[in-house]
Amino acid sequence: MSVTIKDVAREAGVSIATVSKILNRIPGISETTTRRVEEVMNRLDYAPNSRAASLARKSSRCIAFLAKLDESEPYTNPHLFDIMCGVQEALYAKGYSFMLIDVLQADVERMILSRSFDGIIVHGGALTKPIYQLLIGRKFPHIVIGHPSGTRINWVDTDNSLGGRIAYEHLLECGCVNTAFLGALETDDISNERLAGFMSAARENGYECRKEWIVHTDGSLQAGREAAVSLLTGGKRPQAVICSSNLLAYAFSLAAFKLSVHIPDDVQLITFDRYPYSPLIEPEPTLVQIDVRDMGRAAAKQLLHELKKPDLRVQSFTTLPSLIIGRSTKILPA
Amino acid sequence: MSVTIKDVAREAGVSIATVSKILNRIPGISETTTRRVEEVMNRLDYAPNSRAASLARKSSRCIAFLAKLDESEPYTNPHLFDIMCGVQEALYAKGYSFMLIDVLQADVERMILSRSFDGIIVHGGALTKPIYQLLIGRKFPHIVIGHPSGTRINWVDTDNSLGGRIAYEHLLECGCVNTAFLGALETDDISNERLAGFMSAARENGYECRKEWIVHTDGSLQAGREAAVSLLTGGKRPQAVICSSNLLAYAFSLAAFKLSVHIPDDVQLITFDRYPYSPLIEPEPTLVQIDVRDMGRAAAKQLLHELKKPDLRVQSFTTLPSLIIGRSTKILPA
DNA sequence: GAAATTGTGTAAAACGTTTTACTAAATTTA
DNA sequence: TAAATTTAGTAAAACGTTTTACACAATTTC
Repeated sequence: MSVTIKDVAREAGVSIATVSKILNRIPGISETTTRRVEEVMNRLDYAPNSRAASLARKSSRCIAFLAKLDESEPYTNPHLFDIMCGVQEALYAKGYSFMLIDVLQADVERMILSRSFDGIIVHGGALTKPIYQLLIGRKFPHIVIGHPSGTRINWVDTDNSLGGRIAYEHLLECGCVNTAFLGALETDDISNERLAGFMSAARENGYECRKEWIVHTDGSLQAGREAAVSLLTGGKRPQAVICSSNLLAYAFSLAAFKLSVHIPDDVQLITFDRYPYSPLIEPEPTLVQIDVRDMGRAAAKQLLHELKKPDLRVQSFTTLPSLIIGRSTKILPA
Repeated sequence: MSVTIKDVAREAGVSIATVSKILNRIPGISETTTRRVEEVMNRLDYAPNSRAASLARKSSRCIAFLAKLDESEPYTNPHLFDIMCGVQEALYAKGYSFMLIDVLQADVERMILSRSFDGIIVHGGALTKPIYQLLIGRKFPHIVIGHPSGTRINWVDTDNSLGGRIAYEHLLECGCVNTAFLGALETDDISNERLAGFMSAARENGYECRKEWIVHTDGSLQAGREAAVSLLTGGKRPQAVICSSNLLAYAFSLAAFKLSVHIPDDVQLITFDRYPYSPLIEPEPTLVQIDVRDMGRAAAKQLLHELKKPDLRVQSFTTLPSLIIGRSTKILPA
């Protein structure tokens, strides 16, 4: 059939242990033997059988990524794919493979028992209570992407609060003192963290945001437009608005256009995330960018690290958002 | 450590062969023995070690999905994630796992040699020449999603030409005889197939589309708007327009709004695909829906089928688009 | 009633690695 | 120079299944 370690050993006139040691870069084999064996491996087009290696080594070098893959997900959470790419990239770079599983479908417990993978990366949206208990109960190596409130579990997330602060501080540089916040539901953690960051930065600068300028919506286009209209027409108009999602920013830009309110001359706009809707916003918006791909990479690295030297403490950390300046804000000349 | 088939066999007072046969539903074991063994398996929380099973069975029950995962991809091809979900779903349902790999990163040949997976599903955008030659040369089980022109390889794709026909025929029902086509680059296969389907359906109905009503753009928002403006203002105005992507349809709807051309009263609009931009189009557009998730499922099923009974012939087939009627077209009263 | 068949189950050989414990030769140390 | 150490490599035992060939009893056939 296909060429095995035995064939290589025979052809090179050494034992299979020697070949294995060369494959795994285990010291103790001379330079000359190594070269001879490697030549044979190349000549025979040999690659070690990963299934056999997995069994012998008691590790599949495979990490599962658990997410909610139902129909609605790709567009309600456009970052999911990008996160996966980051995870995949970092895993491959370390010799691990990436297995995708669906929390709605998979019997995760059985997969853990059957040792299908060495660890699991859970997308926040897929962290159900049974999954949480399973990981904690079995002490199975894991990391969650997205901060799961009220749990003691390893996680990585972006610093949304810092994002809110960055947005506010940029607007200050643009001369905006009176800033509004257009957010999602009051139960939306991400939106709330961004708001909290903005508020605390504002407070440090001696500014208290008016109550009526903090607007919660259901995050939809329609609700965003309505909220934008009332922000722009009701009483005093804010100098700037921070939108907690790029759909809301898009909604805001539409409303502004219809009301002939010019961005950035009449009101400045800053939003979060580039995709999917920022490319449609006119003018090209200034935004706080969350590098979710990098977050995926960070999660993967952390999990592999944990696999190498297990640590009983709960590990968690954040990645940093960055500011991308577009034309919806205008820095004051110095 | 963890419980193995030996533990189950000992506890149940049978041989490991018996347990294995029960696990794999191989006939020849009595009802009573089966029940006894299954009770023990449950009691001990046993799940067969998938790594050992893979080795013994010479099959990993794992399929690779090969795609181009660079930064630009998720939004230039918003379907990729959805396709993956479909593939994952169908694979899991048949007891296979889903491994994601990146064509820009992975050494696919080495992975094949090391028998990391039993077959591969290639996203059209990742079918490079080396990959093509590798799969054909090694006769490795595969299927490509998206019709790769000029190759002899197994593939599944949606019937874009039929999509163009469906769009045209719907517009006929809406009383539109003079229909324009707003497409992407002349080198874009998908756009061209949709155009060809439209044209041939039109011809069958005795209508030849004016040359100036077939517009090729680079597919961008800006180009779409410009093309839309010239369609709407230059000479005779078409009764309807078919847009080959939902970004172009969005561009068209913006242009129409700015020119105070009302959809569907002044011009009717039909587009392809729902995401990501259709939800932003006003009014809610009539569209030809490509169920890409289903295409993923179909690809997975076909590959597993091929794995069971290899067939030397090249296999290829299409999935059907469907029409979703919105408010950008208006069926004539009967 | 002997021979053939059927129904249940087993022993043991794969599968192709990794890893442990060991050996023999070469080198260093005392 | 004998003893200790280092270097380079090996033999064989895992790893936990699947699968093949076979055994033995119970049943059926002639």
